[in-house]
Amino acid sequence: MEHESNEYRDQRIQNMKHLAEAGYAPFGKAFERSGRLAEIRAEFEEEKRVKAAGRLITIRDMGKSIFADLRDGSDRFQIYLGKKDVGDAVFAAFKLLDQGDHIGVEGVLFTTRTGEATLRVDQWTLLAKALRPLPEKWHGLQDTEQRYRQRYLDLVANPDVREFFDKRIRAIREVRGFLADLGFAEVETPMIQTQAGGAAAKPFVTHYNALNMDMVLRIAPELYLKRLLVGGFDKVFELNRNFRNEGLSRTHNPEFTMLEIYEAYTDVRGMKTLIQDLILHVAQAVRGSLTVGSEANPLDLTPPWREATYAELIRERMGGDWFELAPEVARGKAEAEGLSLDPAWSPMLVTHEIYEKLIEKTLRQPTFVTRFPLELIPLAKTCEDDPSVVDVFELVINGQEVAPAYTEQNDPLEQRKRFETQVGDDVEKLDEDFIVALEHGMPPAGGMGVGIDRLMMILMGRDSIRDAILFPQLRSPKSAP
RNA sequence: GGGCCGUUAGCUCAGUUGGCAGAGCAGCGCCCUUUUAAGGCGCGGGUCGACGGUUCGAGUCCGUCACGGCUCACCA
Repeated sequence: MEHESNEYRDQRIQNMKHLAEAGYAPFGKAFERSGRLAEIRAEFEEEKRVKAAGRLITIRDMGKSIFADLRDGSDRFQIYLGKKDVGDAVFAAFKLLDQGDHIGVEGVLFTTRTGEATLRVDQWTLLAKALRPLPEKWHGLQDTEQRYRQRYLDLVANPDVREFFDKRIRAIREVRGFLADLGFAEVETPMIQTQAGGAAAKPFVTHYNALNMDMVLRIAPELYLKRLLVGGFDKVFELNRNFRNEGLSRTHNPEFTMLEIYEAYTDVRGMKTLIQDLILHVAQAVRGSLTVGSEANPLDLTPPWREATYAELIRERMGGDWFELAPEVARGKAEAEGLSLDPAWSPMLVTHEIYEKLIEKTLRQPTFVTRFPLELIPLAKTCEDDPSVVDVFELVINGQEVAPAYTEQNDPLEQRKRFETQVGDDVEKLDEDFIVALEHGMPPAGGMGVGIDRLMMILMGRDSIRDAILFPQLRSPKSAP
């Protein structure tokens, strides 16, 4: 709130005014430092003269001497001010500083009696006055709402949060490097589209004034990436945001980061080795181990990963005769398991409900689930030995679907038919331009999508997608306190 | 959207059967030249999420709303 005032803020503004009177401009300019705090620590030498900058996080005032901790994006470092070293005026001005202020300091390095590397300051300058206090030093910031709405405070107060996002940044860089090393080209395709395709989800609708037409934010880049396969990009990927107009939950944010990969002249089996290598590589990079997840809930990613067909998993759970049961008998058995079933559902949808509700969440160790019913997946090719199932896998880890991969459908006539007979509520609208592209000849290809936010949750052992996204969606914007 | 739980000082949290609003950290004042959760003495700080109701009296009981968390539905 703009006009809100409180004791803390008033006192800090007073301190700022007094500092200004003493010649310390409250919002300073660029400050040339010897290096980041981590570099200063790494290159520590007794009596070496250095310049450092950072935010004051704790101040231990002992009368004629002051110890304080400075923090920047790399490390924390202790500084020391002695009244005799700097003189009365400079020392008195330093006492007007508050926790959270950014300062630049210059002095020489030494080691304290207790062995801590410390900078003995002889000059300092104010770089930015903080007019509001930072969260408390012991417990950090716990209020979940404030943590998400004012993520900057969360990042300052809770080191594990900063560490998570550092790991996420690292993981994304590793994904890009890994794919680039294999010869994949990273591309960007439209996020504002005339028609949402490539997945079954409701889009966000927006309006393009210049053309006076409604458009949608993409729900998936798939149909554009396949156009690029037609255009000759035979190893291509996109790592960027998708938007889906659905509810919020522990595992859903309306905008989320998706990696989609397409490779010509291979199929779903090529995707299997690719995703396994990719995830193992990223796990090693961010966790330094193939044991990931949390301490309470560790996951071992050591290959080989289990592979099971959809039908095998169903039979394992519901009995070997499941697919021979009369529809009403099967329905009764599913209801006996506690499922509530829509009367309109076909036996295939009843079976799928069992997969989603009873089976998927029990697959903790990495599992490739293969051979899904044709009706569920319109963009994949059928298996050569059984036209009722498609040649796909869904990689499930910790009960979550991490990566679906397909042997991509490249027959334009079959693709049109499949769009037209797709089951379910969110039938994809027929994208004529996409069919035209296929009619020009798309090479056989394997394709795959990886939800990056969810992959990070699994690797780092977080239960909520809000902890994997810097600024997750919340209900309504509220001004800062 | 439904169900359950939560919202008390800047932050983290107590608050009993309905009977004067509490602690730690942070802040302010004084002391203190190698501290590091610095320490010692003292002081200030509250629309108890919002609105309404019951009651002599409500942080506490009831209703409505807002926001958050979990969960169900939708979905990846």
